[in-house]
Amino acid sequence: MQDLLFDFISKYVSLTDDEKNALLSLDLFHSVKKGTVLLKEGQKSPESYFVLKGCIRVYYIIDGEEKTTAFYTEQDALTPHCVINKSPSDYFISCVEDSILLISNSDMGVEINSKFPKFEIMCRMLSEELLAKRQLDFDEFKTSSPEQRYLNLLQKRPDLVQRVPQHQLASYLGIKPQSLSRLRARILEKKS
Amino acid sequence: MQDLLFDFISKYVSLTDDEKNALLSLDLFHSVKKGTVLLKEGQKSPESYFVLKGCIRVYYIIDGEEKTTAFYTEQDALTPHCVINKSPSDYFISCVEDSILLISNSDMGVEINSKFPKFEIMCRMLSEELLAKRQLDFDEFKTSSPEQRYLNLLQKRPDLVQRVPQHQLASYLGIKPQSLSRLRARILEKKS
DNA sequence: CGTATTTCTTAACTTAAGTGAACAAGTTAT
DNA sequence: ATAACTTGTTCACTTAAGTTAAGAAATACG
Repeated sequence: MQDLLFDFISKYVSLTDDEKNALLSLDLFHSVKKGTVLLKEGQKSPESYFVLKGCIRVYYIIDGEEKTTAFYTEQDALTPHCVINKSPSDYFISCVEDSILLISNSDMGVEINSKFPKFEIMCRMLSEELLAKRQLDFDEFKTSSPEQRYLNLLQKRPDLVQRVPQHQLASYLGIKPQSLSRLRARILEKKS
Repeated sequence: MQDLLFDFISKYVSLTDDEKNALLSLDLFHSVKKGTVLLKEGQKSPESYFVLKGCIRVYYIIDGEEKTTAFYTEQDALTPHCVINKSPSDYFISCVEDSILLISNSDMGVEINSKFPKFEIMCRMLSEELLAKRQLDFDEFKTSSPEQRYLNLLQKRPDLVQRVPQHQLASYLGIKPQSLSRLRARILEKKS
């Protein structure tokens, strides 16, 4: 499990054993049961997450309805808006499956970043990369229809379509569950 | 104009005069005429942009049609995907208005970041902030209808609706120009 | 200046998503 | 084991966006 973390980090910077130990001493690894709510709307949490195994989701409750906007799976990192902004969260985060997560709070981030400039560099590289990627995802979403978005998802994250409930997928695609059902039927129709 | 830059930076870190001069010696300031294309699809450019005055837009050409996905105005920073990724750009960037931009290439970034750790910290903070903000924008887009998105835009960036052509706004809202026209008429209808 | 081009709107028609309801299958809890 | 709840599908109907086309208004350009 630790190797997964260090393999990930090695894509950005190379760590000495001292630095690896400094990381491990922080007690970051946590097992989290399916259904656990990690962050609630209105809360001010200092926690960031990195998914080693499993899946967590971000969702809003709007007019009493759950709207899922993001899924984070293996090797995905998530620093919620409320951590950056020190403002109450607009959304919920919960575990879709039993998961193993790295959970760090912002104090730990500040401490380790000031002790090892290498981490600072890694964080900058990672944020820049994720920002550019997020923008591309957004662009793709804007420029395609719900049906195209679903087909795209089948290509890019086929696992998601399997491991996540359809009604959560639907709002992730910006539509209602009934529309997703219909759209899937339409696609099957076309193939035959 | 320089003050605009330093005011912006001061939100993240405080610079010494030496550091300010190091920045100024880089010859970052550029005037760019309306219509100028800063980046073309397929190009590998190392340039990042910061808008001091004016407006630039990101657009794709899909099936011969322009699809605008982002506008950057005063105090907005843009590092294109191709810079991060060192891969050919999927999109175009052009000037919507005569603009004054800061243009830096990635070599300069690397040099100044290694000379002044403060810049490294600022870049990390800025990327983290932009990433969290972009995610919120994306969430809002997913969870609302085209009409709600337009009304939201009127609230959040009323200037954009004025300074940018409607057909570019339309794809920014994820719809066709005709739909935007109709939607605007519908809103006026409701008000009366 | 006037012509060409771009931009915006309107309209009629088509297609697909939203809505509300019903139902079946699967899951959870008691 | 049964009831309650969750999940996914289907249907009929409504609403809104896509499409194609035409024309008006604004802007750019020779």
